[in-house]
Amino acid sequence: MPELPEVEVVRIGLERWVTGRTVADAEVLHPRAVRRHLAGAADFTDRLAGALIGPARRRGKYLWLPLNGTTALLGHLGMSGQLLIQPHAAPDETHLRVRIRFDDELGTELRFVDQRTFGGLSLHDVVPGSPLALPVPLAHIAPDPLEDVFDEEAFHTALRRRRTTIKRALLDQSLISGVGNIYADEALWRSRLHYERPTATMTRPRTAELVTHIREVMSDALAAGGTSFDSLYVNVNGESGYFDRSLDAYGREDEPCRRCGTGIRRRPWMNRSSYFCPRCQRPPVPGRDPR
DNA sequence: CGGGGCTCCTGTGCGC
DNA sequence: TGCGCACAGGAGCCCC
Repeated sequence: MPELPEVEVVRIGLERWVTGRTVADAEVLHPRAVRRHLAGAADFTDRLAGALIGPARRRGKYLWLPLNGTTALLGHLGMSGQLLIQPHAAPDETHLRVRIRFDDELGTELRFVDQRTFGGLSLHDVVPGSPLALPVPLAHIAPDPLEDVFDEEAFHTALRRRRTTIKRALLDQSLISGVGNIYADEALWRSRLHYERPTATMTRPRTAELVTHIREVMSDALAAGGTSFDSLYVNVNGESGYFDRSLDAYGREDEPCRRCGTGIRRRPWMNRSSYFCPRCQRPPVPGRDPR
């Protein structure tokens, strides 16, 4: 399941293999893959033809390629999406959804492959005057914590304004983008915060520490080349990502906490799971601050 | 309007 | 062996 570090690896691959090329034609093999392109698959392929691809961008888990300066090809990998650079002769993948060919002699094409079809591609106008060539749908998504423009004070203020719990807030892309279930659990474990801690109890120092841990867990994964234990994840060149056993909480039910040895617990939560150490990550007692 | 829950989608793995 | 179900989960959408 690609999260921010994995998506960044894909962005770097796109930058290397696709930026500067001109689209010859595109082919949509599954309409669901372009469902966020509201004008439909035919309009999607029509508008892509002839487009010059600009520098690959990313915010959180969204990727985009600026086209001719005024529009952008936006992509989200969802659960199982892959962007592959393949020779024309490579057999179609079972879950090939979109194929983009280029007007050059390099012999390769860009393929969007997605088993579960939670991801997709779409074309959008660019926010006027945006130096990032930000596609319009991303205008109201918060910067991710690895961006220069990420504003920790604004994040803290937004966190305190929300009446919810900390993990919900971390997964809300309008407050902070790029944090998924895995890195949320990892950053909360590093910060010794329970996933159901009310955001109202977040002090500035706690927010600062949490943001630091989010950055660290993402940077560690990025340094490892983009990590994933999901065999579905393949980077833009088709190489499998690898997972280097650096997770402390996620997926470690009943295994000892690396800080205190207590068994890591798994709790069903929002149709998924939360992993935490019941000793290091105590839920706050109402009316009493455990720190 | 904000919080929270539901749904989409397919393949894998496990228990009966 | 085969069936049914839990699980993986980002984010759009809907309802109160």
